Amino acid sequence: MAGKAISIKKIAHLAQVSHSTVSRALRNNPRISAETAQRIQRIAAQHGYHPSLAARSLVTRRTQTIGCVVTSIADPFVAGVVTGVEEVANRHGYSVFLANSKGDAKRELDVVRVFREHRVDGILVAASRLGSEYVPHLRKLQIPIVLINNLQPGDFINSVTIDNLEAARVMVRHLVELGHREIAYIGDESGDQSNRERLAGYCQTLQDAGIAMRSDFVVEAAAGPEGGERQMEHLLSLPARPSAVFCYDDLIALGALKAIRRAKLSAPADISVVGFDDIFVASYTDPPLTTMRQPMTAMGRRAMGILIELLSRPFEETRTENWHVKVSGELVVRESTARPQKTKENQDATSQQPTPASR
Amino acid sequence: MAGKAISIKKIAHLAQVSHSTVSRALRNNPRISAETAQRIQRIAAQHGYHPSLAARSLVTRRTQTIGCVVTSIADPFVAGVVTGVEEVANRHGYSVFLANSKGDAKRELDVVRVFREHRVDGILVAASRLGSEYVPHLRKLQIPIVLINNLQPGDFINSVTIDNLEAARVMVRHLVELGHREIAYIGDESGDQSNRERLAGYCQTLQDAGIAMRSDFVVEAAAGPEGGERQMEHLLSLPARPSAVFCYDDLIALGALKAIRRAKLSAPADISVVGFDDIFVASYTDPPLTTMRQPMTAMGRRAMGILIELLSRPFEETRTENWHVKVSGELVVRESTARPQKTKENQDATSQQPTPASR
DNA sequence: CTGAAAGCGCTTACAG
DNA sequence: CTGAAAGCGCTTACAG
Repeated sequence: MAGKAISIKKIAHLAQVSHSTVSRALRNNPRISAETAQRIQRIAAQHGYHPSLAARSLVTRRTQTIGCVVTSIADPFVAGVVTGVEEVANRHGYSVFLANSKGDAKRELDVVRVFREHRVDGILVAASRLGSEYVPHLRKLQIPIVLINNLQPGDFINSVTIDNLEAARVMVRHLVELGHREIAYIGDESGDQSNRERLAGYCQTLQDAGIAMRSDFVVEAAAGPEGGERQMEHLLSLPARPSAVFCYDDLIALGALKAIRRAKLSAPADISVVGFDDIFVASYTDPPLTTMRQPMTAMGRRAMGILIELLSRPFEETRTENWHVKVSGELVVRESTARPQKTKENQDATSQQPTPASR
Repeated sequence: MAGKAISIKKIAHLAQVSHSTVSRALRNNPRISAETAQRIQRIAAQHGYHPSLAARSLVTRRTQTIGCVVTSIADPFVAGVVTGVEEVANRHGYSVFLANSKGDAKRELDVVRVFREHRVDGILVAASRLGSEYVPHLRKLQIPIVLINNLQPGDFINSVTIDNLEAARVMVRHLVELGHREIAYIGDESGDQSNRERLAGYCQTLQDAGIAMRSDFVVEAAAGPEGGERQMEHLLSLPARPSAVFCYDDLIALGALKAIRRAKLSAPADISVVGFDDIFVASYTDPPLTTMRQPMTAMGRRAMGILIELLSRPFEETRTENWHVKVSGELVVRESTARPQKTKENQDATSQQPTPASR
């Protein structure tokens, strides 16, 4: 800030009034005469006066800031959410501190400390994954918290999520209806609650379809495309490989598609792949990805909206009332899914060329 | 902050010392006896004391915050940069306010105002584009500013960029060397300086190769894949369409690829496409994209590093010394580029199937 | 309608 | 080594 900023005191001096009057005039306090107010405002504008939010926050006990913690800003799901958060925050006069926890426990504690020292009014956790030990630390701050894409029980904890279980059922049912019976799940090893729910949806759907679960078809990947690539390689190396794969998210699906290409196989001819999220690239992959669309930006907006609502009321009143908002997703069928191959012995990994999707 | 936080005064009371002593003990001032310091620190820890940065900043005139303004957080280039920024900021005890200007003039002024009111110590502009009228507003804050991917002359303005002109030359030369002569450029209508430089590199390279510039081959797209899609459609509708396209960035290239597919044409068989940035999806597109890799996260780190350096010295001393750091990119050849087709009359938009890339 | 006073939570000369 | 005082830039009862 370079010590340049002008203060209320200076304006008071210039306007020949007390600094209390300046403060009131600037905040449009009705007790100040219109002309005095105008005069002061003009002077303030002329001299480029801008109130110090820090000074104000000391007395109002509100900083008009919120902390937004993400596990990776480079994750398009997260970026979509943060866009919505920022939009609503801004519209309501809040600024957002962005912190990247990277899922690293030490870093997470650091984030908590910094948010505390900055006295943020509330916290938003926009993570596609979330260390489960993390939330208790956040809770100590005794301010409202809204989780996006994960939920946890307890005071101050609110959430905005898609119905992960139902959404997973839709995805797996899509595969079953195409005729697949060898369906694998590539989960996210740090996906926490959302991963468990998607897994549960997968299991239930197989069960409903009378398909026996195979434990070797359920794997967990590290976050991001590379993780998906590794686990897909593993699945492809199985004696009897799956004919379809449900991925925890689009990033993992991207990696899976790459592994399939690398093995000289083709999606969906040899193996169908579905993702989750519908990040913007899902329609640009090779092949375009069938996925579950999450309204990411809307989720961010909604989460920030809840926070604002919570912040408008006395904290004690809101601490035990937990919001758990479910938004709905949408199956987007593109070209990474098709009926399974008829001939079981086509699995020669070198010769054949991709056949076009059956669509 | 819910008014819960404990203050130095409370600790002073508990420790039976003055609050000045507490302040010193907590900051490890050597003038405080080791045992008093320890005792106070223990008490502070027990009671979960955390200093108020707002209060501290009032006297130190440093907020330990920086403002980071982006045009779109959903742009993977920006996300990569912000990741690096956050990392270094955090390591040096700075917190980052994220603001999304959306390239909207009104919103930009708002961002300036908010940063000013929060008395941020410095500003980072991580934009793939930047309204050119914007920087002068920022400059009024009289704090160091570092631009990423754009540069502007003037006090307090520093930058970290790739050498756009040279990088553009590399990309276009790659196309020329493959044998292309009908090369188009899809620029970014709000790309400002970086767009102008890439365009200049394009022009120079054509000239060096003795290829006449065709003004109908130079178009400007709105940011993002949709913009690229529109402009590619336009180029494809030309009586004589180009055989290769250089895109301002990967996002535009993504849209271009989609338009090509939609026209039942194929890249690179019918038309070669190159992007810029090497965002993580570039290797997952259909076909995988040939592009210019920018070290996005490293650029973010570097920019924040410069800001920290600048903030460590008296402002007056740094105000006229401008850093303009160039980082180098790298041509990444994937599968979206190939030699042009021999037969000029293969342009029938319906019949033919893609032929594999000549690679 | 306006002002003087107190206070928010800190840091830092200035004394002792 | 420790404390009392002043001050950072605000807001807000309390007086008048």
